Amino acid sequence: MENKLNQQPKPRRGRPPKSSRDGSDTRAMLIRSGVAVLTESGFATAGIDGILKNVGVPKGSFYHYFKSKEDFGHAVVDSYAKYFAAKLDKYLLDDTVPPLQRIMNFSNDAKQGIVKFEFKRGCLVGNLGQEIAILPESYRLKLQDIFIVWQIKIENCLLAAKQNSEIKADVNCIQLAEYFWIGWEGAVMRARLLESVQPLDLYIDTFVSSIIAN
Amino acid sequence: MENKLNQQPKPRRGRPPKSSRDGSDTRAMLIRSGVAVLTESGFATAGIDGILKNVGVPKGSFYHYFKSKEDFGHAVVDSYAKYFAAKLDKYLLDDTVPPLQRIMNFSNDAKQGIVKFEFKRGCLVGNLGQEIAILPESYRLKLQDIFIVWQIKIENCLLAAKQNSEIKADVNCIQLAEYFWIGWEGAVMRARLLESVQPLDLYIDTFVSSIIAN
DNA sequence: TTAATTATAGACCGATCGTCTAATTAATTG
DNA sequence: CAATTAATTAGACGATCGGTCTATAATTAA
Repeated sequence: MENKLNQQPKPRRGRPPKSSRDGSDTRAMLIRSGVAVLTESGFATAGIDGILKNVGVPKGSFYHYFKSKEDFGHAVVDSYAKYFAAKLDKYLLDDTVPPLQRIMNFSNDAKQGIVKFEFKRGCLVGNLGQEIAILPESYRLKLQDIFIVWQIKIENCLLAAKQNSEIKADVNCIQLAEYFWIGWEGAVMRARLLESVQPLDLYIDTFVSSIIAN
Repeated sequence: MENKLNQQPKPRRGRPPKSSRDGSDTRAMLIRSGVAVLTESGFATAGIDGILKNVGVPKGSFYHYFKSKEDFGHAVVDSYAKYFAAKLDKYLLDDTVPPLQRIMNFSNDAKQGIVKFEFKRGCLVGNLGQEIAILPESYRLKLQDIFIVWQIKIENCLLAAKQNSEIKADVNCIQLAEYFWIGWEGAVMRARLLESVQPLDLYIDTFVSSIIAN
């Protein structure tokens, strides 16, 4: 009776599975192209062909690496969430800077990104959230979870600001962190509409000055 | 030399326009269906066929009343903006109620609407704003103008609240009115994502309590 | 009636959508 | 080398899209 947990005593014939051999470059390229396209256009209107053309990969390869467009979208969102969480940590955990200033620094970085792409790209999570009614149901929980992660990072920063007496002692940091991201997505949308970072400035300034200690 | 302002001395030959003949206006039905569909799905992913099916109108009629989908979209947005402005006036100009309470009343009305449609429909202007990068350029100015109209209505209400000493004397009502709509759109988006009005409650409560006089 | 105009009806087109199957290429063993 | 197996590519496929088109029904003046 064979034990499946034992590795094969003799190597199998034929080409070995990929995992041991390749960094899977094509797949990563597709995801990067997907982030770019979906950040600009959302999920539903994004075409596979456009995503492929950006990186010169034929269509047949797409359905080798992803079993469906929906599956691909999840990989794109995961990649974006990972990238964004790292960016948040970079600024919000920077203890060489006062907590409130960290939030401003994050905002400035985001502003630069929006300008860099000429207001054509927004927040991927915001884009998909807006079209949630026509998205596969599998996206809802995922987007909710991402906002929770972001929210906790801001919450911790606000708590640090409170401990630092930068902000009023009576603010509810949990609620305020949720409020922050609610408004942030609106500000990104408006900035794209106006093709100006002014809404982002207005948003951050108003948000911060509504909580600073006097 | 004929004066264009003079009506035709003799009635024109042929079938007269429908408006003078029939109460059930096909064009209006198409627009109403368009509001429903675009409020749920946005512009790009909305199909003409789906809009027609809702009201049992054949495709041939669509391109009789509208010269293109883009043209139709403008009519839909105009209709929505008119409807929404009337709703805002209904609440924000109600001088039987203190100014800040008027804003809360508007918010409650909006909340009911979102619940009524089971979180499937959002704000048409917000939906189209999110996809502005892939929309015909003609939409950008139109959406911007609509936000300006809404903003002025809130601004006037905030000014009344200030005069009433409901809110702090040092608030910038213009900036705050813009800030209000920036965050509002984010709150609507999040409510649809969570399928809960909690984000709208959180948003309004936090906004109001950040400006009330102490 | 006939002429003129509005409105309905839906077939049709090229483009594009997501998906799938077959063929090719690459990697490994005997 | 040949055989075998997996990875990847290539493009066909049917469905659907927005948009156009021609035909015809409906309505009214002449």
